[in-house]
Amino acid sequence: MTDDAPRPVKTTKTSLAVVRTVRDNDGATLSELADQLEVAKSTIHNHLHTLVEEGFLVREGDTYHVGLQFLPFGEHARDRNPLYAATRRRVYSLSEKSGNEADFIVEENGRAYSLEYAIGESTPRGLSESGPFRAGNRFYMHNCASGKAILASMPEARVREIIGRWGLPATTDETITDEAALFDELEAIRERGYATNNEELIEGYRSIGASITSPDGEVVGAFSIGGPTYRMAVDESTTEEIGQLLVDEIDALETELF
Amino acid sequence: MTDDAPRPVKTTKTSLAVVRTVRDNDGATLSELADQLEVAKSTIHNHLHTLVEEGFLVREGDTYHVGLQFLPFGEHARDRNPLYAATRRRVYSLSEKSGNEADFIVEENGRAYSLEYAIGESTPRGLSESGPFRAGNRFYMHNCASGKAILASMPEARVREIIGRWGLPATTDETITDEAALFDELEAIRERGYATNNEELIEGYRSIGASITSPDGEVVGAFSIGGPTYRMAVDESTTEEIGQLLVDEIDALETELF
DNA sequence: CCGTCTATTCACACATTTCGAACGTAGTCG
DNA sequence: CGACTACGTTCGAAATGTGTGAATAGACGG
Repeated sequence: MTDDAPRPVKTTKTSLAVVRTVRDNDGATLSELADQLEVAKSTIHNHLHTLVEEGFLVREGDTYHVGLQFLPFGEHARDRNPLYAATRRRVYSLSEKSGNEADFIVEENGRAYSLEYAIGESTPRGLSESGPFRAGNRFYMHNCASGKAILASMPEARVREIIGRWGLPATTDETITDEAALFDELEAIRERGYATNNEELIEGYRSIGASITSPDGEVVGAFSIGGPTYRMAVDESTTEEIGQLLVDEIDALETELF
Repeated sequence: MTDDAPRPVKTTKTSLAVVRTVRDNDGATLSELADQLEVAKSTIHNHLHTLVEEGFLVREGDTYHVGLQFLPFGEHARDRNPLYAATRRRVYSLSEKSGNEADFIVEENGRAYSLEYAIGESTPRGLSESGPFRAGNRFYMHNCASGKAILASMPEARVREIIGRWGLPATTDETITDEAALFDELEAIRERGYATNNEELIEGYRSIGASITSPDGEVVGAFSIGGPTYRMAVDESTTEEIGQLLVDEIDALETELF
């Protein structure tokens, strides 16, 4: 992560760091924040009060939590995506058909965001806390199936821009960290029609993703299906079957929309 | 809205004002923001770059939009609510049974937030852009049915705290702006078991809400059903019918949970 | 009742943000 | 075709406002 803001606003960054830390800790006290962020308690104190006043944090006793004020902004950002409404039901459908987790991913600013996520039959988002996935989550592009599928459908210049901006950080031993290896992989994805992720994001998790492109050839998102390794067999036929499921769903979507 | 932050962080407030303005305008350019917020363009410029770098804004050409980075925080805040998972399906159910809009509302920091919203049969959140409602929206407590239902179930001291903090701003001619009148209304709600909102929030919109309380008597949220005046008859029997629908659903919920 | 946690307040000092003017770059109209 | 306007961007200079650390206040438990 390279910072390129011209004359950046350090104070705002501090405030955002506070909020991020509160979320990462799932609630934090003033002292905890001062410790972790290594700034004076009085500084944290001021930021906390300001953020509470604005509704972006809530105070419960002496513990601060992420405030619901994020929700209208998050929903606004999500609803802005023209595909969100049309893809939602298909995410549920993919999850049911495959018996695994499914999600709809879009790229923004070189990162992959999950706009909708479903697991199992009638168990939509929020009901299961298992796994690292959940609507709204943000991933790197290079170590998740959807992200790689999207990269594979992008002009090379854009891919270079993204990996220049965010690098290729490893989260497991399997993560692709070499630029040349990544480009080889993207080529393979283009030939195959879908991308795979074998424990490249987290150990014990495997997934398959395929990208959605608009009529003018621009990639606009991706679906992926994934689950624990014991449920997602690694053999060729299972992979092909799920890959085909995705490709079919995307064909249907593209027919519906375009 | 009174500000009570001790030594507030003005820079953070400016950044947040930028984001808020971007959302209100549904996208804004640097110059527009400088105009509306009355600060120097160079200042806005710095804030914009910082916020983009952090993912809370996205740049599309020269227009800035709310970024998807809000989503993980919003979802986190929502998922923290212990009732969210259990109430979701009931919101859809209420919408189907009534043929109107339904939502689940909680109070935070003296404001009412809609955690889930549904309209019509199989048309969950996001698919309909009609009306002012949408998951994540924030309201005042005194001019929406759910908010009044929640206030009616709160200790009086808490109610006074909230109206002291946020006042009783009017959004229509019907909005209750008098403190004594509000307390009379809350008393009536307690007797009736549910709250009504006859064009107090927006003209042409009517709704009915009832609060959910935990076994220890604390109010934890509210359901409401609403719609345009031409669909929501004002007569006593219709009102009573919908009120009963809400009360029954809440009984079932409380039995399920507690 | 004291010790040890919290959060909070305050005055000072310096770093940061803010400003405005000047620059670069499109795009448009005469 | 060239001047004009509108926009984003850069820069140095100035002062505002943020950050600090020590001192205060309150809560809790031994």
